Amino acid sequence: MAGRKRAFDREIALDKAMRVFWNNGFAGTSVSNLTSELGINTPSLYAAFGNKEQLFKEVMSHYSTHYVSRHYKNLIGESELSFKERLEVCFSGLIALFTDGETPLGCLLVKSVNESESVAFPEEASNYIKEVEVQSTQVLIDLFSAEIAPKDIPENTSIEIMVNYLLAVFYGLAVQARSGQSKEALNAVLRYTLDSLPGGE
Amino acid sequence: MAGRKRAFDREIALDKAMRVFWNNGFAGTSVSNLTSELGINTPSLYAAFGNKEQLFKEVMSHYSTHYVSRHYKNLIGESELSFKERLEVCFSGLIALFTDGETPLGCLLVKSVNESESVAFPEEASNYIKEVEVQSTQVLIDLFSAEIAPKDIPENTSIEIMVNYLLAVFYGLAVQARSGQSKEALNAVLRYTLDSLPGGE
DNA sequence: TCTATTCTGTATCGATCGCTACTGATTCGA
DNA sequence: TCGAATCAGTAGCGATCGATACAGAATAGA
Repeated sequence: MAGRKRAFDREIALDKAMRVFWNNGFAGTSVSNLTSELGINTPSLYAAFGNKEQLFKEVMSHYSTHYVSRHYKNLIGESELSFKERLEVCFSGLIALFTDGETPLGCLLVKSVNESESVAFPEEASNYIKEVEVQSTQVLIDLFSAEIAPKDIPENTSIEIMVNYLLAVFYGLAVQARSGQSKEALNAVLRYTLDSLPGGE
Repeated sequence: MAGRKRAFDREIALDKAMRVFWNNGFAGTSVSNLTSELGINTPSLYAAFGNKEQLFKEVMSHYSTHYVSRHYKNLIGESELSFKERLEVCFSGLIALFTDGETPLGCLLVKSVNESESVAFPEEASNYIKEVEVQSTQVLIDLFSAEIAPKDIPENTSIEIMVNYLLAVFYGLAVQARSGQSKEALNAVLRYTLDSLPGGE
């Protein structure tokens, strides 16, 4: 392959772009925001990532793969940990991510859910969000089905409702993280939530 | 007061503007989006509402006053309803608002929390959001303090944590509403949440 | 070494951004 | 009835939007 070598690391640039979108959202991020933060020129950005929409989609995938799924892995397959310990490890890890000053506050995916369905929001990104949502719901349904005895499921409820409930708490924690709540406060809410779940002990 | 009469209803225009921002967010809404939706010209919009930032701030206030606080009123003062019934009426009313096709999906305030702290987001709007957040937290703290006996508060927790927990669920429901979940699914989560709270029965 | 290839950097495209000057129409009070 | 006041509508401001044409620098294979 002949040609001049790229003067920047594509993976590092992608991670920087993720932080810009994470802070400002899709509509709130301009290409010049990106180029100045990445330290590259416009044509280099377009050559490396296509356009703003494609870059955003790749950013979402990068976020899922490198920041979120690592925590969800604790919920999949065999484990020495108990049911609630596994949930605790997964969600407290995500809370740390959402409140850690190393990356922007909150969750890029939750933020993007709120932005999707807007006039200018790329449809492919909406579809990707839906996909991740379905997958994480399924992971939790599998876990709950395996770990919660039918006798422990309250009357008038179901595994699906309980999973939706846990995801609701989780989305709420992401919003509260965005609004500046401390890691400790959010972990306290998480502990209260897990304590109120059936099973384990 | 001499002068030509305004050809549009300011209050109706404000409500229409609210729906545009509710759908697209602050950054995702352009002035031309607004004027075409409101059916008025740019100078009329600026004469009536100042500028985009001031209009947005007024929209948030309009949303709070005319759409949200009506439900929160159920939590304040004396009532014939029980503790959990009051919470049920308040939050199921808000779920109906968030999923009702008559207005955009989700909650404008929760959406705006995710957008705040962005580079272009008006600081005054951020402050207003914080204010509403503090107020609704206080309403719930007052209610919980009055209705939950100290002996019913689980160990290692507090009124503040329980209120944060309930608000987290509520924010999560708003996010799930935005992502298209049905009113029935969200009400099931709400019922599960209230059942797990102490007190009442 | 030479050439095809791929990058960087400048400069700029048409479109849209938020916003306003200006003209003319309308309505009030005198 | 007429002038001051307030509106609607056109037209356009400078700035920025997302995106690209082009020229020169750097790198691989022949």
